[in-house]
Formats: sequence, C-alpha cells, structure tokens
Amino acid sequence: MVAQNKLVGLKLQEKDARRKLILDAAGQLFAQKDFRSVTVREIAKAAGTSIGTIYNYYTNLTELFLDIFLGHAEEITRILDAESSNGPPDLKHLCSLYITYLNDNMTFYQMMGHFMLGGEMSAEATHKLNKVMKPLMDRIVNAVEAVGIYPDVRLTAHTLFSALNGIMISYARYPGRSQAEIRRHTVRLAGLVAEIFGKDLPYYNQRRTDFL
Amino acid sequence: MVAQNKLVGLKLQEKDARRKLILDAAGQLFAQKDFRSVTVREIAKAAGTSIGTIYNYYTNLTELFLDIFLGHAEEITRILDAESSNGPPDLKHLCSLYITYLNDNMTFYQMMGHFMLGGEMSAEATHKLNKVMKPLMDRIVNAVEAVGIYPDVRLTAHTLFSALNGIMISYARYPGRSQAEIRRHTVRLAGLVAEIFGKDLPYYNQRRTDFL
Amino acid sequence: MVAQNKLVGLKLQEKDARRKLILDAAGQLFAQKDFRSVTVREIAKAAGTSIGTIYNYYTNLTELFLDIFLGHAEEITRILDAESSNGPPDLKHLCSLYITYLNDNMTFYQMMGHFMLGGEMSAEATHKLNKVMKPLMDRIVNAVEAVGIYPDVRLTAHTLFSALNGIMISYARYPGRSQAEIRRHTVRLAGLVAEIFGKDLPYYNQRRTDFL
Amino acid sequence: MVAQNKLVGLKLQEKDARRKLILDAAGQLFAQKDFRSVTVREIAKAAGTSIGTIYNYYTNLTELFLDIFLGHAEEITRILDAESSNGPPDLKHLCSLYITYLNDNMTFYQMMGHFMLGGEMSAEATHKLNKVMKPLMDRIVNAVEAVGIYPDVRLTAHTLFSALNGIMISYARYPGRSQAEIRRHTVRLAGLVAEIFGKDLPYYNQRRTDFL
DNA sequence: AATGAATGAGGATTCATTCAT
DNA sequence: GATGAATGAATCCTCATTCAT
Repeated sequence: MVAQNKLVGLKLQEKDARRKLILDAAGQLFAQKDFRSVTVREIAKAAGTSIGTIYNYYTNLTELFLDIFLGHAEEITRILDAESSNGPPDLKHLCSLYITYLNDNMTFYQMMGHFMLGGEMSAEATHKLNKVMKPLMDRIVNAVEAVGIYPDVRLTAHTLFSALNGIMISYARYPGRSQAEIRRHTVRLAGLVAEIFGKDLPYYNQRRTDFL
Repeated sequence: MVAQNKLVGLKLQEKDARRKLILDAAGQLFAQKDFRSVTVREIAKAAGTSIGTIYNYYTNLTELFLDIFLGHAEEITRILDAESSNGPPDLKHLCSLYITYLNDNMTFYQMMGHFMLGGEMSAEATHKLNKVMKPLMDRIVNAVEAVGIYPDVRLTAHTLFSALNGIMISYARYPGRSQAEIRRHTVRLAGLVAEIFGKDLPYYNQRRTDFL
Repeated sequence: MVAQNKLVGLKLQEKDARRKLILDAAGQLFAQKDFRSVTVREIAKAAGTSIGTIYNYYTNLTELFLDIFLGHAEEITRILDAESSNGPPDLKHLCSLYITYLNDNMTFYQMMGHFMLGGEMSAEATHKLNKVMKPLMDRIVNAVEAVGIYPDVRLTAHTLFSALNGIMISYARYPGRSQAEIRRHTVRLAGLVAEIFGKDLPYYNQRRTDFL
Repeated sequence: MVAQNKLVGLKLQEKDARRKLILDAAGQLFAQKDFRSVTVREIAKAAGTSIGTIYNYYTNLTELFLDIFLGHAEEITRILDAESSNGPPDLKHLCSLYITYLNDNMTFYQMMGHFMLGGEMSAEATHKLNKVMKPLMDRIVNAVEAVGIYPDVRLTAHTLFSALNGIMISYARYPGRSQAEIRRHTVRLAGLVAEIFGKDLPYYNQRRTDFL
C-alpha cells in the first residue's frame, strides 16, 4: 500500500514534471510571438513531446493558455508579496512592480486582453481565473487602503487595476517606438497613476516627456 | 463638362453609398458577435453584395475593420464635442460619455484591444489610426487642462485615457454578470476615475457596490 | 460616301492604334514577368485604358495572348528574311538568329510552350496560328533544302525546329545560371545543332564548355 | 528492440504505402487532364484520403507534382537501362524508347515544360530534380559517346536531349491530329533525329509524310 | 466606343482535435 | 501513458468576364 502510494506519488511527480515541461515550452513560445498564432504542433515540438500527450494534460488549447495565465498571475502576486514583506504596502512601488512585470511578460496582458475581449470560457475556467485574480486584487486593495482616503477601497482598487492594465493595452504596441521606449513611457504613466491615486500630487513636477 | 462632373459626382455618391452599406452591415455583424469570427461571406450576405465587391472597396478584411474603427473614433469625438459645446469641458461628463459609448459599442473597444494587442498593421493603417485618435485625445487633454493641477497635461490625459480603456477591458466581459450590471459597474468606475483625476474626492461618498 | 469611307478609315486607324497600344503594353508586361501571371487589370493600367476596352478588342485573354504570339512569329520571320536577302539561306545563321530571338523574347517561347502544353484553343485561333507558323517554317525548309542531303526536307525542317525550341525549353531557366550564361550556352547548342544538321561536323572542334 | 524496429519498419511501410496511394491517384488524374488544373480536392477524393492527409505527406502541391515528375524520370531511366543491358547503347533505340515514353506519359513532358517555363522552385526542389536528371542524361551521353564522332560528347548529348523534348513540345498537341497520328509523327521525327545525330544518314530514304 | 464596378465560383492551405496503436 | 497520422470544415482572397451606363 505504501509502495503503491509512493509509486503513485512518483508518477504524479513525473506527470507534474511533464506538465511543467509543456507549460514552460509554451510559455517561451508565447514570449517570442503572439500567443494566438502558436500552434499545438509548435508547442509539442518545443516541449519534446507529441501532440497527443499535450491533450492528455489539457483538454484543449484554451486550458493550456489559461494555465499559463494562472502561472503569471501567481507569479506577480508572489513578487508583490516579496517586495512588501517588511513594511506597509506602497502604492508607488506596487504600480512600478506591476507595470514592469507586464513589460517583461507580454503574454500575461495579451492573454488578459484576449480572455476579456471575447474568449469564451467554461464555468470551470472562470472559477479558476477568479481564484487566482482575487489574491492579486487583494494586494492592490491593501495598498489602496493604506492611502487612507478612499471610502470604497475595493472599488478604488478595481479602478487602479484597470488604469494599470489600460496603460499597457494602450501603449504596449505604440507604433514606431522601441520596446525600451515603451517601457520607459509606461513606467512613467504608472508612476503618474500612483501619484494621482495617492495623495502626493503636489510634489509631482517631472519634466514633460516627448513620447507623445 | 458640368454634366460630366455631375455624373462623376453621382457615381462617387453611389460608390460611397455602397461602401456605407458594407460598413453598416459589417458593423452590425460585429455588434452581434466577436468581430474576429465574422467572415467575409457573412459580411457580403448581410450587405447584400458579393464577396468580390467587398474586395473592390477594401483590399483586405483588416482595412474594413480599420474603417469601422475609425468611424467609431470619429463618432465618439463628435459626441464629446456636441456635449461640451456651451461651456468648459467637464471631466466627469467626459468620462461618463466615453464609458457609455464603449458600453454601447463593444466593437470599438474590442478592436482597440485587438489592434493594440497584436494585430499587425500597415504603415498606412497606423497613419490613419493616429489621425483619428489625435482629435479624440485632444478632447481629453482639454478636459484635463481644465482641472488645472497637472504639470504635464498631455501625459495625464494619456493616463486618464488608459484608465478608462482599462475599465472596459477589465470588466466588459466580467463572467457571470449581465450587460446591465456591467454597464452600471463600469460607469461607476469611470465616475471614480473622474473624481480621482479631478481631485474632488471629498465629495465622494457613494455606497460600496457588491460587484466584486 | 467617300467622306464616310474616310471616316471609317480614320476610325479604323484609331482603332488599330489603340489595339497596338494594348498589345505593346501587354507585351512589355510579359517581358517583365511570367505572362501567365499577368492580369487584365495590369494590362489595362499599363495600356492606359479600361478593362472593358480590352474586351472590346479581344473576346478573351487567350486571344490577346495569341495576338502577341503572332506578332512575335511575324517578327522573327521578318528578321530571317532581312538577314538572308542577299544570298542563299544559311543554316548556321538561321539557327543563331532564331535562338537569339528566343533569348531576347522569352514571352515567345513561353507562349509556344503554353499553347502546346495544354492551352485549349478555338478552331479560329488554331487557324491563325497555323497561318503565321507556316511562313516561319518555310524559311527553315529553305535552309534545310540548301543543305542538299535530306530526302524529306519538310520533315527534317520540323526536326530542326523542334531541336531549336527544345534547347530553349530545356535550358532557358537552367537553375543557378545567369541570363548571360544561358544565352551563351543556348547559342552554342544551337551552333552544334546547325553543324549536326549541316553535317559539317569535321570542322567542329571547339573547346568543351563547363556549363554542364 | 527488434520488435520495436519491426514496428517502426511496418509503420514506415504503411506510410510509404499511403504515400504511393496518393502518388498513384494523382498520377492517374494528371494523365486524364492538364495537371495544372487538378485540385487538391480531386486528388484527395481519388486517393480515398482527406485533404489534410495529403498535406501530411507533401508540404504543398508543387512538392507532389515534383515527386511525380521524379518518379517518371527514374522510370524512363530504368527502361533505358533494361533495354540496353546486353549490348552497346544504340542511339536509335534510345530515341525511340524516350519518345515513346513521352507519348505514353504526357504528364512527364507537361511537367518538364511547366517547371522549365516558369514554375518557381525551391532550392531543395531544384536539387532533387538535378539528382534524377543526371542519371537520365548519363544514358544519353553513353549513347552519344558510342557514335564516336563527337568531340564534346556531353554538349552533344544535351543537344540531342533538347531535340527530343522539342519534338514533343512542338507536336504533342498538334491541333486537329489524333493521339495515334501524333505518336506516329513524333516517333518518325525522333528516328530522324537519331539518324542525323548518328552517321547513317545515307540510308535514310523513307517517303515523305503528309503530316505537315 | 469606353468604362469599371459587380460578380462568385473556385483555389490552396491551416490546424485543433481525435483515436487506434 | 504516449504517440502522431488522419481528419475536413473553414479561411481569405483572386480574377476573367459581364453589362448597365
């Protein structure tokens, strides 16, 4: 029985390992090109498995996409936690970390946009998605709460979250700009968001950028 | 000569009329389902023309998509102008009008998201897009300027624009909510954005929503 | 009546002028790219007329192709005549002139190949084609006759004609060779054909080429 | 291990079998009508497979065309070898066999013409083509060599090859003639080519044909 | 005679998913 | 569990030709 369990454990471990292999391969592929144009064949090849195997782990491609998205959501949540462990949450810092993460992980906001713009999702998928988005939103709520001036903290957190996503959506592919320029600009906008949602606007006096 | 010109004029008018026919048919189709899943055949049928005719007016589907998008951008700009003709631009009003327009015209933000998330665009298309986005952005700039507290007005306007778009992107398809609920929620968020950017927060005292 | 005839004459002249305009435009287009990929629209544009006008002069594209082909056949016939006016027809010269013409007018042998490999032709088209091919073949017959050793001159002329066409078909697009190299090689092969058919082989002692 | 290999072997065999199925189906279709007008759908139907399957074996139609062409080139080479196994290669025999093969396999020369007249080919395709054409050319070289009068054997072989192809190109679809008549005429021309390239012209004394 | 917008059948190719081995 | 060949519906787009003006 024990041996059996061990075996099962091992097998599960193996299975997880292979799942991770697929996940990572797909993740890297998505980082290289628009995830909507990545095919199962490409993923299989990159993961060193067969097409069929991928379907043993995911019922369809959307599930795989979702899994990658969840991984990203968890990761940014972990990052926010790590940076705010020894002290009160800082709005400015949070905005900076989040926008930087989006810049570094195009796939994340691409998928966010995709799912939100039209991708039909199963009830289960929706459930999973809500489950990982809540912790992320909680971090934002905490930071907003710390500002101490908003009557409806959760609503304001949603607004802040929207604003940050909107920055990336609006400028991530600003035509004619290099990735470095876009990063700089979006980080600046995020900083401005932090200041506006915070209360230190008077101190804002940076030079105007020529981005736009 | 005059007759000739008249004839040419009539022909141009006819041509424009048919173009509008196609545009409207496509627009209505897009309003019913995710525009990315609309096919040429469907558009042709809805417009009462042949497939080939559509390609007489647009070199490819992307051009048609773009034309619809441009139409929307012009329309919302006109709406903003009409409402702010007799008085100074009002941030609150602007946010409300814009978010309402997005709610009423899903296609507009769907396309905005699509183009911005990855749709490759020709240089010419980019040019056209910039040309209609500028007037829209100018209205936002005016409203931000009227607030009178921002050192970099244009940058702030961009942030505001991003925030409003972000609201729709983030909640327009919030799973499990009716369209009416989404409209109410996004309008509230937009109102909050207006207050935060307008810095008249003290007056803010609405009850917390249970949306999230 | 006379005036009428003059008018008709003028009109005919005009008509012919326009036909020539179309013909030349198409001919130049064909010289630039594989004639099978040239569209009516392109021809119309190049000729400065409308699509409809082209169909006023030719019932379909095949007729236009044919007309161009006929023009070429007549031209090479004229060239052969011009060069052999003051003396007996010379096999070597004929072969050289013909292969040079093919090199200079890719369209000609491309069309020859096209029609012969599968292009369905109307009875009338066939008739026209035969009508211009006969004079060309007659020149070859004369040259073969002058050799004085062939019992069936016409049959031999056909064989010679085939051999020359075959050279171009076989090597006109020899992969990896420049147009200049191809010209040199095909001219050499044509020279060899002339010698073999002329049976003055003993004099043949050129250095071996490294073409193949 | 052995079992494994056997299995792999079987699978490969199966795969080859299906590939041959597709090849044969396409080949028969091409024999019935101009190969350029054969569609993937038709081939799939004839082969009893799906469209998709065809693309599992060939990346595009051109590859399939090429494969059929290669098969023909190998076949005619084999035929030439079989007939000349016990004795010196005979120019007359070679010409007869080759022209007969072309008559029996229209697809072969149709494709030869197509590829040579303009079909763009990948580098790899060109390589494959050269690889099968060389052995065929070698047989012709041998036959020319046996004649013993040509200083540049390879060049002469090329000329002979061109002449034979030219015969088919020029007369395979001679308008108004039955296939039987065309066969008779082309065989005669090929015989004449053999005689001219050989050295037994004096014995040539056949009656003139009324073919042309 | 000239025009050029309208037509629509028809083309090659893709790709997520299945399922027998 | 792993495999990968088979599937075929569905896609966008082309282009010779027509015909009302």
